[in-house]
Amino acid sequence: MDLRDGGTDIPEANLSLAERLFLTLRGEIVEGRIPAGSKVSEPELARRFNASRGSLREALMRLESLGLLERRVNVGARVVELSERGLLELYDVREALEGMACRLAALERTEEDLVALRQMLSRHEQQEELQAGRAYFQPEGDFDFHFRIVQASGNDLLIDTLCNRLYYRVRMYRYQLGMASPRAKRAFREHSHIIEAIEAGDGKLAEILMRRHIRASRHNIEKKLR
Amino acid sequence: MDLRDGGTDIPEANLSLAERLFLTLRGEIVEGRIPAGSKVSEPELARRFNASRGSLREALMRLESLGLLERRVNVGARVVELSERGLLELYDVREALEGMACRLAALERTEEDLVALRQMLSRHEQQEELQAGRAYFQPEGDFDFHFRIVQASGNDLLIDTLCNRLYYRVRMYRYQLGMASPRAKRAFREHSHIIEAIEAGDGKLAEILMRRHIRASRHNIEKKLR
DNA sequence: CACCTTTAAATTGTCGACAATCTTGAGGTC
DNA sequence: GACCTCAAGATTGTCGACAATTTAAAGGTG
Repeated sequence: MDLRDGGTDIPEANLSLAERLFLTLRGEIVEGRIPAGSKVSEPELARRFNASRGSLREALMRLESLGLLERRVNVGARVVELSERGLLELYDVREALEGMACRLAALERTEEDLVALRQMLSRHEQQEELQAGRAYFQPEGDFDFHFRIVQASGNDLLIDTLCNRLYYRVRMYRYQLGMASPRAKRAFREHSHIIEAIEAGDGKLAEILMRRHIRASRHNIEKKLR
Repeated sequence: MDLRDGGTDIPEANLSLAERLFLTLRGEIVEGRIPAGSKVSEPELARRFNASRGSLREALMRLESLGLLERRVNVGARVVELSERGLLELYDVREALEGMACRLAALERTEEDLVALRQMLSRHEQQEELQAGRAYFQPEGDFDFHFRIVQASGNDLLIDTLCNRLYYRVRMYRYQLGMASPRAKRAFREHSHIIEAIEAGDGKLAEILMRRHIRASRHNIEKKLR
């Protein structure tokens, strides 16, 4: 693969080479093609993508700031290790941040936000009825839901922290520990109630429901892990 | 100034040059010596520190990932702009995250954490009595308080997000908009109550008190700003 | 005078090479 | 056999130079 001439499919052109490398590598790490905990060699990747080490280093540094890589001076970079503890920590942080996002969304949401949320919900409903018990609407559907609510909060710092930082770690855990939860039907009802609270402009309730939603998901994982 | 041979006072040696540049520049941005909103030129800074552009670029990218710099492809980097909106957004995120940190600290704190918190509190009490109404214990004292509670939460992701990411922005606002609040005496009482809740292991109360504490500070700022 | 075009200067992006540091494995010592 | 020493190899850190792009100013046109 050669990313130098925008000849690849995933990352659009007009970005810098370093940025395309960053996007490509991020995908491979999230999906586990570059395994968690493995060492990342600069010369090796540079050869693989026909890029210079400089551009590659820039990509690696962005991955580090995403929390997907750990770099140590004069030693090199490793893909972050996945652990039960790390996953649970992620849930606590999400509970706090998405709870706040939900409260703000209930207060700040525009009419377009509401339209989009309702459309998304009915789309998920159809999808869920179709797939009956198989409950595989989660991977994208659940993501959609949380993503859109955060966007509706209108707080750019919150949006950046969740959508550009934490969610890639969330996706990494989902891909690699395969968290296709069997909570689909129940999760859908919870989503539905949360959106109702946002429509009603009830920030306190919206926050409580979102926090409960995330905590239920966390408990579900905890049960599975033992 | 020449950072190449560790000859400077602030950043210790045995770090890479890029990291020393990062630490130095971070300080200058936080304290406003490099003004908010100003353009940052790579060749200029490289000359100033007798470093290559490569090492400097690495420092700039870390600053970008801290949210202190904004970089645009083929255009360059600017120091982030300070705005009323940005400050209020910061308070909302802190309310969510530090509230959670406080809850977790109440549940997870070690005996050493409690000793350190009590010591800190009595130190602040003495300091405050000394300085009577002048109320300047804030800049370091308030920082100490929030910092230590976050540490006691035991959640590494939370600690990293707050202490290595958001707090530099907080300090930047404090330095440059001079937020030496006149809430000193009241803030001290609030700190005291929060630590009591943590000692008692009452997570819910600790979270409520911390969120109220931060929101009060936010309201205080809002009042000042108009 | 406003506006577009063009050209030169400066800045950013990318690269390959050299120096400093770490890792690995062989060999020796107790 | 366990442990230390010390080289060879590989990897990371740093640098200066060239190419691509943007910015600015100069000049022309309506």
